[in-house]
Amino acid sequence: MPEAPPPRLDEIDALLLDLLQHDADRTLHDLGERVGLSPSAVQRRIARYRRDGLITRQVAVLDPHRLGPTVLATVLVTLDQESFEHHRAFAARMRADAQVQQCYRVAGPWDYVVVLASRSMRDCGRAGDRLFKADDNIRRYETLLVFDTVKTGLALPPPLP
Amino acid sequence: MPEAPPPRLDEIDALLLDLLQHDADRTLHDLGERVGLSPSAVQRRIARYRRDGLITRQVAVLDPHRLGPTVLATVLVTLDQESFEHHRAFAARMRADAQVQQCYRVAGPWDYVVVLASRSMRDCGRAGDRLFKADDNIRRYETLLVFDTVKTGLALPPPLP
DNA sequence: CGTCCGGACGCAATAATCTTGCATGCCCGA
DNA sequence: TCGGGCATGCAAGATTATTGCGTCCGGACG
Repeated sequence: MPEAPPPRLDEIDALLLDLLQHDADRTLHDLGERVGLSPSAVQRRIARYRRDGLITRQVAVLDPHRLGPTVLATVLVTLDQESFEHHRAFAARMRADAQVQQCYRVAGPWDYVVVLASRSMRDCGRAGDRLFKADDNIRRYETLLVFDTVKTGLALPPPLP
Repeated sequence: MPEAPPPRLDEIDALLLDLLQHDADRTLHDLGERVGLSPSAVQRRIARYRRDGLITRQVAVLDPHRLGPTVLATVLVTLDQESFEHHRAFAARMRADAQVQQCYRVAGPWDYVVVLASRSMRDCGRAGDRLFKADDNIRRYETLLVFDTVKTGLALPPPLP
């Protein structure tokens, strides 16, 4: 079991991680200046975050509407049969689909919240059909079309001290 | 008005952007090999994406549960007064709060979908109080606690050819 | 049909950044 | 008080990114 206890982080770690979560292509020199460390010390800390699996990857964030027409939607989904196997199959399908940006299994009357990214309204409808309508194990789903993205990102709040 | 028309992209651009969206710290050499270009050609394309605002930033993605105990939730929110000013104020508050990871304004009976990240269940409750309960312009909100993250990321599907 | 021009390319030199070996200093436990 | 482990800064050394230059298309125009 590779489930190591979360490594403990000092204040500099919190600072560094916060910086990296918002802008990961600063130089080690720049980062070092901001947190009061030398570039090599910063480099070693970051290497440790990677080893520990704390930083899983680094990604480029695109502006959806610069890429062309874009339609975002959040979809609330309730499965019919709740068996383990059905859940597994549903999750696998979400993971495999390029238009599914995020998918969370949630508590309450809805089973899943899905964030869908499409290139047109029509494309969005077809994604919904493909992902939810074609699946006869889905009891109900509701599509909430996104008018406006107020805030986006994957940043996590700093650990409680 | 800095709203230039979306620059047109060839197949190599689509490939590159897809690679960068999923793993942005490959070397130019590596990227070049995968798309069949020299490192410098890749570099110039990426520089152009940045200039055009297509790539807005590069971020490190953290594993929530490696950082310590983590509670995620999606919150559905309906405002009371729908005035422009009330919406602006709400949006500003979402953007300013570190525990709000994402916030979308949506169509339908709900006005907003909010993704909340907290360090404990208690913390989550307090965030909900702070963000939604203390605001007397919120008619109703519903918190969907996240059991499991099936898929995460901010990747967009490739443009239609 | 020929020429010109803009844009993208590869290569190679240069510049910037990252990585690592080493010696030092600090904190903690014996 | 005396180690041992660990993080640090500094200074090479290695990798990677950037840029200047000459070339090669492909379209516009004479």
